[in-house]
Amino acid sequence: MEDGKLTVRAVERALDIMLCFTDSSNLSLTEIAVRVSLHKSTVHRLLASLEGKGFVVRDFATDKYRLGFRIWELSANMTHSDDPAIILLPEMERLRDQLDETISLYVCDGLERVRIQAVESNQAIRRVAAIGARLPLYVGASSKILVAFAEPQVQEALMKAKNMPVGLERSVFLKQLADVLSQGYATSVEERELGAAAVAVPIFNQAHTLVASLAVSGPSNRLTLEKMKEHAPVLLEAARRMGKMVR
Amino acid sequence: MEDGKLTVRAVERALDIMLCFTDSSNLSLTEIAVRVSLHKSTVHRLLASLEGKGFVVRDFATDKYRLGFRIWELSANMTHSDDPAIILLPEMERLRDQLDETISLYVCDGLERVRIQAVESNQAIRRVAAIGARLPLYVGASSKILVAFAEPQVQEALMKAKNMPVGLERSVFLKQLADVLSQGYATSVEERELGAAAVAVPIFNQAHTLVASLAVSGPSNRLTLEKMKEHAPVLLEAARRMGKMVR
DNA sequence: TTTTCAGTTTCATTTGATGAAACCCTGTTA
DNA sequence: TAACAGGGTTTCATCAAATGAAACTGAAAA
Repeated sequence: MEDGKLTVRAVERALDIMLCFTDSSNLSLTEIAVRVSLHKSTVHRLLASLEGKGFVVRDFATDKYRLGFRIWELSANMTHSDDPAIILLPEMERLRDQLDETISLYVCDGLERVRIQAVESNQAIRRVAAIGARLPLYVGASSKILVAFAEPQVQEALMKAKNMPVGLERSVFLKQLADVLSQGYATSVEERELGAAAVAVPIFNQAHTLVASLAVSGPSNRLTLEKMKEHAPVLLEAARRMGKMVR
Repeated sequence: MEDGKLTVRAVERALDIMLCFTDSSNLSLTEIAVRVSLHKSTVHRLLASLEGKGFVVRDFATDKYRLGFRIWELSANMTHSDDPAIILLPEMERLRDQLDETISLYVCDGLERVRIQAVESNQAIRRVAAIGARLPLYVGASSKILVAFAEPQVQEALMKAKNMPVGLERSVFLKQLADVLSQGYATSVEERELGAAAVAVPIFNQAHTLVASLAVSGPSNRLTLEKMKEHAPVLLEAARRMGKMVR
């Protein structure tokens, strides 16, 4: 054994099988075997165990497997820590691995935004993001998201506030917000910090209220406008999935 | 091996551990070990595997385990068969085992109710309940539930219908419905069938609309009024949990 | 201080998980 | 029609890996 981790291999393999279903909801035995790099017979046995306990079920018609009612049952009984910073971390890590850029999560707090969670890219040149950092709500992609999709009273409070930067015209700001609303995501290039760019999207909960802003950020020479356009749909899809996890 | 089932013991044990959390959301290592009848060290290793994959997490303060975000994540991505008859079956089986009486699930269909799911008690004398049976909406505990908590238009349609039994005064029926609404559950003793009694409660989905009626039924000499009063809170709690599972 | 109790780690034992290969289907090609 | 292909299923010899007793740790209670 002696791998340092005191775990049970068979169990980890079974759990890996379950995790396959985050990508596609219906998988055949051999498809799963390929994904987890195990032999058919091994996967078959593990699936039999999962099926016996109701963690996966098989579609009689297609013989494909999908997640079982037990997952649903367990999740219904979960008193899930409703802290998005905890809930969304694994999704953010996945996104970071996919895009290989720093991923941040912001919420509004008064007339500022707070970075409540962040996972950094592994690249040598990367956006470094401190969790807990407080930033202004006037500049940056996430600011636009948090303001554009906010309740009207939040927007008004912000407009009334005195600390609006001198260079920023109210009308320009409003135009930016309108653009964000229409395209569904926001970008920023060297707005707040030299050499930095970002794309941000809103995360809505099941009740369709704004929960947070999810952003990918990196050096502006790597995170070009084209790259940002590419990333936007990925971010939006991730945000959609994350929205299901928070309330 | 030769037990007929081609399964992996370690995996089944790990899944049993997860199922412990349907009863209580926070459990210590030894509590779990007792529940699954395994040695501490075995449970510890299995939990380490589950924890490593995020299926359980431990509360730093209390050192107790609870279900992890992965469950939530998986369930969010599930395209769950929204058929209550399938979803709620395991909960119904659990309830049957707890109360040792027949459990039925009814939905309204027009001016009738349909038993869309049932699990029978194991006792020799028991309520036999055929799945798919259609019953009138005038008598029986589940009828009262399905009518009392229904949308107003359903109630009106029922009142207008001509096939109301002769012996049943409209005013009496209305009084019954009011009682059901006030106490939250309905009972019936030998209303529809001689020697049979039942308690029924409503199942509401997350949107607080009536989905089905959940009933426990048995011989009236065993399912006495006192027993029914005892069962009611159990049923209500079960229905509350079931409501989270359907939409 | 000692005791107790929960969690953790070690380790010898051997069970029981493993994967190659064979087998069984059902649908498809020759 | 037979041969083939491609999925799922079962068998089985092998030995890696899961097991549980016991020892260990550390913190809290007596």
